[in-house]
Amino acid sequence: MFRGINSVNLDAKGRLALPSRYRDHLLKICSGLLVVTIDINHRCLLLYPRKEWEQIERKIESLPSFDTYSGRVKHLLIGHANDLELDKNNRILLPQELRLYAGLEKHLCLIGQGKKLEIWNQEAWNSQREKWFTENMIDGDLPEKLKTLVL
Amino acid sequence: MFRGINSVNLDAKGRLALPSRYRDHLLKICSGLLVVTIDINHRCLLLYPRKEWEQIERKIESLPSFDTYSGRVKHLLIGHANDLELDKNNRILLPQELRLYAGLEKHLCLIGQGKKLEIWNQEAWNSQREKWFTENMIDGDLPEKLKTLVL
DNA sequence: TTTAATAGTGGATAATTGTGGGGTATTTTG
DNA sequence: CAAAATACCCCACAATTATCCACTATTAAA
Repeated sequence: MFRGINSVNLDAKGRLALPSRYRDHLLKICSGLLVVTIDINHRCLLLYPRKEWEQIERKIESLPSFDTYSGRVKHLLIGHANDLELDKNNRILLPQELRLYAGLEKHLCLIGQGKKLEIWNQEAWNSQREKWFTENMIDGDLPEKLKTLVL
Repeated sequence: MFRGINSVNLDAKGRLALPSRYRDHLLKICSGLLVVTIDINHRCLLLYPRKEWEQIERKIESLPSFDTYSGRVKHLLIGHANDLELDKNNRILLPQELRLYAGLEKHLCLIGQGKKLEIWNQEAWNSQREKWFTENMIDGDLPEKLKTLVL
């Protein structure tokens, strides 16, 4: 499970060193094989252990071919998914295409989100976070599961 | 499984070099034998490993003969299907007919979509993608499977 | 405080891949 | 049937990418 925030730097070649605490875990569960893709709802990237991703991919693939929205989700998620592998120094190389999409420059945030890690431009993350704090949730819009959630 | 985007160039002879990461996989599962046809929903081409295509073709063929849409799908998909083979440099030669249909010029995108690859004119892909990003999905129109998808 | 160990960063080299072109064969067209 | 256009196979160079190694900074330990 991935938890917590880390700020990390991209080097000049677009390489990103993962926090070392994730290292052993990743080697164990996926031999350092990963997949990045884009997040559809925010301008950030999602990083999955290969095996986790494959489960999700199977679900996405089985969506009906002639449904508009399903086609869109397929295109965006699978179409932007890239296989990655940890190098000897515990780094991954993010494809330029995806770096552009998420506006990644030097300073990034890694946000642990359970099965996956999110990769944000640091400033984008900060302002999104502020937004979430200031915007109120409207009761009527909450799905049942959330309404009944006990923290 | 095919994933991710690659931008590639058609050379002056209409040849397209496949990303090398697909090479071994293709040689293994279909000895470099492929099929291209057109996509009905978008102005792009679909590239299948021969064996995958044959399964799909069987499904298409079994569609009811007297249904208008089924007949159309048969005509378009099977009618435009072309056998291709990888050359020694991992390239394929796209039939002119199909190049015209998809408006392929020099700059293309290859979009991995699971069992198949899509071949787009680069600009066409970019604008389609932008459209997908900016248009919102309407909650009521989502199919059940998509509503419950957990990423 | 000094030393050791680990993590983070940058860069050089080697290997691979993309690209163009030459020459021959084959098909199409006038 | 001739001539042109297209397809096919091969090789070679150029550019990019991956791999490896070395240095620096930071943290932990003695």
